Amino acid sequence: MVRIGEAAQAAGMTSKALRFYEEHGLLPAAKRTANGYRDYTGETVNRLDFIRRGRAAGLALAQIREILLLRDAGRAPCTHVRDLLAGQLAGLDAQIAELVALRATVADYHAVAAAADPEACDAERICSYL
Amino acid sequence: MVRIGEAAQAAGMTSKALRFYEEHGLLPAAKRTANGYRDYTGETVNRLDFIRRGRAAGLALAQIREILLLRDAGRAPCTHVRDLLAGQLAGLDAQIAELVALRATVADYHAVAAAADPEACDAERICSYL
DNA sequence: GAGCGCCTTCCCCTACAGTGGGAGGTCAAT
DNA sequence: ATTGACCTCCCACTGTAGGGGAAGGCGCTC
Repeated sequence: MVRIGEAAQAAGMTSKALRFYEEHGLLPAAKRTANGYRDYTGETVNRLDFIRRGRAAGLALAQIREILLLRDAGRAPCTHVRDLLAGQLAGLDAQIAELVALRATVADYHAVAAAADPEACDAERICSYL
Repeated sequence: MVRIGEAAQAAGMTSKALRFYEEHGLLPAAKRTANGYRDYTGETVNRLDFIRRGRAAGLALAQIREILLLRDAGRAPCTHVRDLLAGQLAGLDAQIAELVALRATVADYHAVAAAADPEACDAERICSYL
């Protein structure tokens, strides 16, 4: 028996977050013990780790939910699921490309800022490198 | 006399956004004409451009406000901006790394789905969420 | 003098990802 | 038997970056 606080702590989250994830379809409705407490398994903790990693990468919960639902279905062979996962991969690639482009822009700003003479920076005008 | 709509259009924003920026300390309270309309100067449009570029670099309004307040206080914000950009860059690098790792995980799911036998597809289990 | 387009303030609404707190139930230990 | 930790549900609230639309004022034109 793994209670909600225990599962939350194992995943580095709060109980509130787990209830929120269940409510929003990222976690299946947990089994309940006789007294109504949620009872989790080790698999749930893996799932929470995946969610945490997705969040850390900046994915929205809706995106993570999509991937998890596909993965849940992906245990069985289904061309439709395969295509949907391929779509998710393409989406992730697009998101990575967007971030890489933003990084290049910010790197340009930063390079100019790093090369600039701090003494030449004039408070009267806005820094020209942003 | 530059009215709010004109200034907004020049900066590629809406009037709502300008009032919001004023309310949140990114723009000083504008001078008013006799009828109470906000009256902006060319300097305001420069400031709006700066805000827009900061947003495009992924800075939060609170960060941009800090930069602008430093400048308004007569202190050259250059080193501060450089540090913010360096932090932004590090954050983007971390986010990209997480996303790339996650992509690899999803690619694994996809490989499993692609390797599975399509004939074994069970309509009761698969894609039931669709 | 009516209409149009812009402006003003005001308040509410959105999505996201939760957090906080209250009322009440449960469980193990003291 | 009572404390403290944990659990249940539910309602409200946070912060971000504004958007929607009402109710009314100003200026110009037809």
